[in-house]
Amino acid sequence: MINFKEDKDLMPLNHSCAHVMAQAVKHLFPNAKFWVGPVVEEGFYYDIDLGDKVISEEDIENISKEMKKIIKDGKRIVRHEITRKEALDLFKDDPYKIDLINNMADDTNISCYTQGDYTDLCRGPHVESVKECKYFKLTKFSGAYWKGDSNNKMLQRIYGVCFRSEEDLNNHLQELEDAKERDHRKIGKDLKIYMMSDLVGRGLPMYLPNGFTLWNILENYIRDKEIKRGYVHVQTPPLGNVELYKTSGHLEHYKDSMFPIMQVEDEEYVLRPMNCPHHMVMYSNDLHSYKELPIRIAEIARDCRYEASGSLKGIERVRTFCQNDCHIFCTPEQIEAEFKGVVDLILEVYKELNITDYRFELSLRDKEDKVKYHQDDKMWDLAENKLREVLNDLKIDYVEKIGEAAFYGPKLDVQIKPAVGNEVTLSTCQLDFCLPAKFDLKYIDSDGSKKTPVVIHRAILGTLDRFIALYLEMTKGALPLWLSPVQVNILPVNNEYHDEYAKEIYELLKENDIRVELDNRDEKLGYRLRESQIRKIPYNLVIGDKEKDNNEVSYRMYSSQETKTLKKEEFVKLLLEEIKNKRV
RNA sequence: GCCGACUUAGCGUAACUGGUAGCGCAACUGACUUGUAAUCAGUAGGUUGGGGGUUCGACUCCCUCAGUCGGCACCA
Repeated sequence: MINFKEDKDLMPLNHSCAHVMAQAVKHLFPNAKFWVGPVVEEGFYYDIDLGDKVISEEDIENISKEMKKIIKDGKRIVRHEITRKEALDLFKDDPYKIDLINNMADDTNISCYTQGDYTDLCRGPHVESVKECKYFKLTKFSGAYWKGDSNNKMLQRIYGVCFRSEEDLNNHLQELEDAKERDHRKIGKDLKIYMMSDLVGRGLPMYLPNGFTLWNILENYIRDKEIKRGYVHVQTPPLGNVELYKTSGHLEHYKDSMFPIMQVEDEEYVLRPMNCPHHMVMYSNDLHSYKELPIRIAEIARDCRYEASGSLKGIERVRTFCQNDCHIFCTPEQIEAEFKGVVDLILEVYKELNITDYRFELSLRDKEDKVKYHQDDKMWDLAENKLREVLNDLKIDYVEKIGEAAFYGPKLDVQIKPAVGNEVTLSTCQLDFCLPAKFDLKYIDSDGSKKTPVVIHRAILGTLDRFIALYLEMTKGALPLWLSPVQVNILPVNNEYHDEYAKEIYELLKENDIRVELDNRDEKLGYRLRESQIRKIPYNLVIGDKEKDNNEVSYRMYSSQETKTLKKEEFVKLLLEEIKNKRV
């Protein structure tokens, strides 16, 4: 998928197209006031104040038509630099532009671009002429808060894309269509992975047999891996006394994201939005020596968060989910090794699952911000530097995000782009200097003194829910053999003659813990095979005379046209080998 | 939560400016007995998301609630 912002040619082209769109809007709605019209990854947009007017589908068509007129007219786009005073005068009727000008640094060269009867405050760059914007499409429109602040007025935002040729434009629009086919909400429905019900409640997914099979395999996979690395797994309740969250500070900080407090007899409970407090309490169940650290308390843990209704999305963003969570309690000296271990685990899992399209973000504090962040410069510097060092040692590409850290410490996130919509966090690893102190956690150091451990919060598969969503999209629902809910489908050619042998194969595979189905329905082979392909079952066995007589199976793999034949024992061996190797 | 669009059978969809719902797949029944992506015929399935209103008459217009989708905001 093209990144318009990064593309040297398409960036100015789309920027100019945004101006053409603004010009068209100005022609149709003379009272329109304009905020900003930048190029973003997915194309361009413009935020416009149309007073009480709300953009409709019909308006979009009319704006498109007007844009075509402007483009046909073919005016040149001319740059001129002006003084601040001239700028303020030129845009005196547009409070949004005045706001922009007033917020510019004193030494800014203020520039404008003019095309025919339209002039916009803009730093550029632009293409030579509006003629070049011929192949465009207005893709979507919606409300958008001024300056991205929900307390501000909602402006009208129109998105579009612009290309050099009709072919490029059509290809891009086709890609957007294809992405919808890959959307986990569609795949999840088609392959019967999960369901939602109004009666149960929004954002509360229910995993169907196929989905729960996948879920269980993933859960076992990651748990086994963690145990091998010295994690201990526990189970704690999905709710807790309100005092727990008062102690942790969550009730104060995150109340808006929590389901409301429940009164039970004379106590108050809340559904937990995260598991840290439970694990903190569990740590304090024992007195710990420095010799025991690090202690890695892990849990596939259910959480409930009151997510805003508008943010829910399939199983990617839900109101209850299971985190692949762990809290590592360690000494400050161990941060580096533990952090490295987590990154290493992330990379190992991604490699095995063939996850390739992701990026690392290292979120650091904004040193100027004395309010948001926990104040302990020494600790922050130590931690931030160590995280950086580890990433550099491992030769990992990452971007630093200043001011994006949690208030309690820096973090590393792995960001992934879903089929549709904004980038989301898959894995995360966060240092925490605050919570251990709030729970008064201690360990006895080598000199006999009591010290407070550091905590690392980390999640590799993030939440199982979101992971399944993203993984379905990456694989288009064609899961690797070891993760497929149904691994083998057996299709006897003729039920009367071949059913017995087919059942024999079925039992053989069952004995070897292969997830197998026998489709001996009274339907044509082609019909059953078609359905099997649509269900994306990895192996289809066709069992007829030839196979029966020779103790063989003929198989065809999903998305392959080729048929191969093997002795049945050989086939079992092949499957077990492929499952063991987690081959994708 | 905010702005907008949408909601017709299990799924996918049709019904011009209002004249009491069609189709395909799936399901069920029967026939066919099949060698690598759809055999044929028949049957059943709907208070058109819920509620209210306008009208002689509402899938269609209005109000309201719920949900879905596209953005915005949020995302420890």
